[in-house]
Amino acid sequence: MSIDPKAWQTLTRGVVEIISEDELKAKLAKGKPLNIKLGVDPTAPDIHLGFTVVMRKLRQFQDLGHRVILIVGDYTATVGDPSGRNKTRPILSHEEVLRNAETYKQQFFKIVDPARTTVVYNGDWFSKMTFTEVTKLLAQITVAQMLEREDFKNRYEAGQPISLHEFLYPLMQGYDSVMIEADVELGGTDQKFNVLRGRELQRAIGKEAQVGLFLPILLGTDGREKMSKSLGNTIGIDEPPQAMYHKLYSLPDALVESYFQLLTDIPMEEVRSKLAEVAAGKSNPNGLKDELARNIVTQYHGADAAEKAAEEERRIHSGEALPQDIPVLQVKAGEHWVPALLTQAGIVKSNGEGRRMIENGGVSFDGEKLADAKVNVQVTGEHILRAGKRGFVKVLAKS
RNA sequence: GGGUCGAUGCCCGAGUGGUUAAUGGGGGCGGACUGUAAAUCCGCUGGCUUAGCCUACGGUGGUUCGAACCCACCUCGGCCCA
Repeated sequence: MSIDPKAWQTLTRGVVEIISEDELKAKLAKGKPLNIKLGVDPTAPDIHLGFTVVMRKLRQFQDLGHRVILIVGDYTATVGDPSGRNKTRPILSHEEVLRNAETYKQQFFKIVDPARTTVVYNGDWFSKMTFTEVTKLLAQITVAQMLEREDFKNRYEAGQPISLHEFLYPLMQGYDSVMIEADVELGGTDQKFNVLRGRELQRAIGKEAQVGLFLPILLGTDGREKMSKSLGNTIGIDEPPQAMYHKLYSLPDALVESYFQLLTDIPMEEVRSKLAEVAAGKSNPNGLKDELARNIVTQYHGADAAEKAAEEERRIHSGEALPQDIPVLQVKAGEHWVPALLTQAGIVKSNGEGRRMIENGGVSFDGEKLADAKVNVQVTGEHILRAGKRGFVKVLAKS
């Protein structure tokens, strides 16, 4: 059986590396549903667009008739994946992991089809392993091989601690592949080392090795580092449409192409020709970013929400007009110290920060810029307090 | 177990008895500019209605008029030796 070229194009869209391509073709050519593996450690409950790159790929496999096996790493999460890390991850309790796993699944199935997915917990096998079996597993790899790994090497050379249990992680992930008989394992490029361990372990027991399919690491909104919660450069899939739209719309220019490629199904020829127009100075990148933002917001919130978010964005940036749905802060009529109002509204974390913001000229009350942090304002009816670009609050006098 | 070095604000990193809430960089935030951005420039970046007070330099005690800085013990980490 030959492989449909269109299907192949879909499956390889955005893919950085396949180990190996021939093996994948051979597996696909069997014409049988393949086991597509994704392992997750629900260390943080919120899924952001960075994770969706891989999830979208899973979905594409599903749409071609394959089945997804989601491994919830309830055991591995207690070890902590050292991939790309420069320090030891904090170890989570088992209960925390299970709790996170629930919210995780909920979000996961916004993209992946639950009907074609099997969810398993790797604690099912790891909790039953004997020490002898663990030792055997450890015998599969040498210290030198471990230290060859980029992130371990860096940490080791930088004099950063590496706990021994972190060496266990790649082997555990590989063992997962053995247990579920994975045909293909998906992951970011940072997963290469771990995925390759799966191939070795499968071969070691005489089974067909899984194929590793690697996707790029999505950069975060700062345009510099990978999207990650700890760097605060994420776009969460549960974020309100407005926030999502805004972040995508103000994306650094350099990221636009990769976001289209990894997060949408829009044909790349189309995207590239538009990018060429922008590069030639024939059009403004706003249009493209608007299209990107609408497309992605639509995926998670629907077309209406996307339309509204786009309008809202325009309203705010066109100048005078205010956004709809400004949070309301009710206070007693009379004199109020602005920094305290800002703190109460949750726009700033402390009165001191609010004071500074005023001194920096970032705060206005009813459209009038405040110059002095000491002066109070009179609240008589309804007022608009604005701090910074996006901090709006409607101050309402309590009657 | 022995030796040795180290732990400073969101991060990195200066400071080694007295205007030190603590140089500098990164990041973040605000302002100008702009295409929403980027780049650039300016300002801010512990808390408190602030000429002042409080909290802070791994922890606990101590020395001293006075400590991030000196001493003791403890905790954690790197390296070398076993």
